[in-house]
Amino acid sequence: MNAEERIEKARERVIEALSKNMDLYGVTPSIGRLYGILYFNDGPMTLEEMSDALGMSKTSMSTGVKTLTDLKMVEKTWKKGVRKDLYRVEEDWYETFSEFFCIKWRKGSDMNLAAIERSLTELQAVIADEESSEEVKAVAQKDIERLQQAQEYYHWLNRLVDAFETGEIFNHIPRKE
Amino acid sequence: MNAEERIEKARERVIEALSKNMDLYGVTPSIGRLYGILYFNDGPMTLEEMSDALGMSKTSMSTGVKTLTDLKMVEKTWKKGVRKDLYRVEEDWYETFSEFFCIKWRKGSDMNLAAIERSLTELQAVIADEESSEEVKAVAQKDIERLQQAQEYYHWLNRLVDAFETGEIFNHIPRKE
DNA sequence: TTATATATACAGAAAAAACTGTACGAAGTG
DNA sequence: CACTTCGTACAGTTTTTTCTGTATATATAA
Repeated sequence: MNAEERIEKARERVIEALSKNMDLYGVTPSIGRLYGILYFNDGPMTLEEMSDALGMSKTSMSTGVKTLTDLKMVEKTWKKGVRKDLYRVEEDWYETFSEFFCIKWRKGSDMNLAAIERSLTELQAVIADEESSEEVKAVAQKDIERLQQAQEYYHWLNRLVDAFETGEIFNHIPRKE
Repeated sequence: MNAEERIEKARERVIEALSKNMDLYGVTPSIGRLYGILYFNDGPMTLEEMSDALGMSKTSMSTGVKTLTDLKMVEKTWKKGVRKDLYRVEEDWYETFSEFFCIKWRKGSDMNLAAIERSLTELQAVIADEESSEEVKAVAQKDIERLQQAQEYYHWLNRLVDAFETGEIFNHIPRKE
């Protein structure tokens, strides 16, 4: 095996591992490999180059790159004189990690907190209602306690996200040992 | 709308929000709703009760509950005199959160680090090889640098996982404000 | 042990997602 | 302007996943 092939194989191994673990980011192995190709490529790539490299349609590259861009893992760049769109990976993986989980966690947190708050209000109304029986009130009370616990958890999650967004997390868990 | 219905609706809203956000945990909305049902139920449930509550087959409940158990979100319990398997949610969401992400992150980290280490060794061999041209060596060198950066990142991720596993994270981001 | 209840393996049906090729609109060029 | 090139919307196809019903294995009680 010559040197070029050995390098290629070394890349292939890492790309394969990468793409297998990208499901953590909710990304299919195909898109994972796309990311891997972009990761090892010197400089940005066009949709056509990706298409050639992976043997997949340009349409798939377009949607794949869109997914990765939405996840802030890839960004569009621009080079003078080049008409085609160019894309490159966000090289800072700490940033990629934070961006991804912050977006997801914050979204989940917001949605669930909103639902919880509305439901808490309603349950409190049930308890305040003169017509509610004692049994019903007890059920409502139990749900309220459950939801308050959940609320506390989501507030914690929000603070965790804050720590990632501000970079404060790196004071606690430093980048280098 | 009577009180029971209002409570039911309050639960429904939260379950819906929960299940929509469970894709973060790589779980389908169906299984998310199953989790929600278990979450609000007082005491553990049998497969049959889940089946009735969701209007889905018992087979689906069996596989769904297995998924949730693997994720440590649900656990099997036992009650004297009850022959059926009983399941209940892990109530501590901090624990659920940590368990899930630690398992996933650690797995990804291990796999990728293993691939990276093997490839690094190979690339170093390419550089050491007398027969390699200067251009090839430069490419290998560039890849080595990339992989070393990745390695550093994964070491950080491992330390982050450690902080969750030991509970040290709660010293930095306390559960209550 | 037998009778009975319970959970899961498996095959097939239904639903969802991934992927492709074509077509069309937008953007750049002469 | 006309002409070319590029990216993506869309429809259709293939692949994968989800879900169900049946059949079988396992466990419990008498």
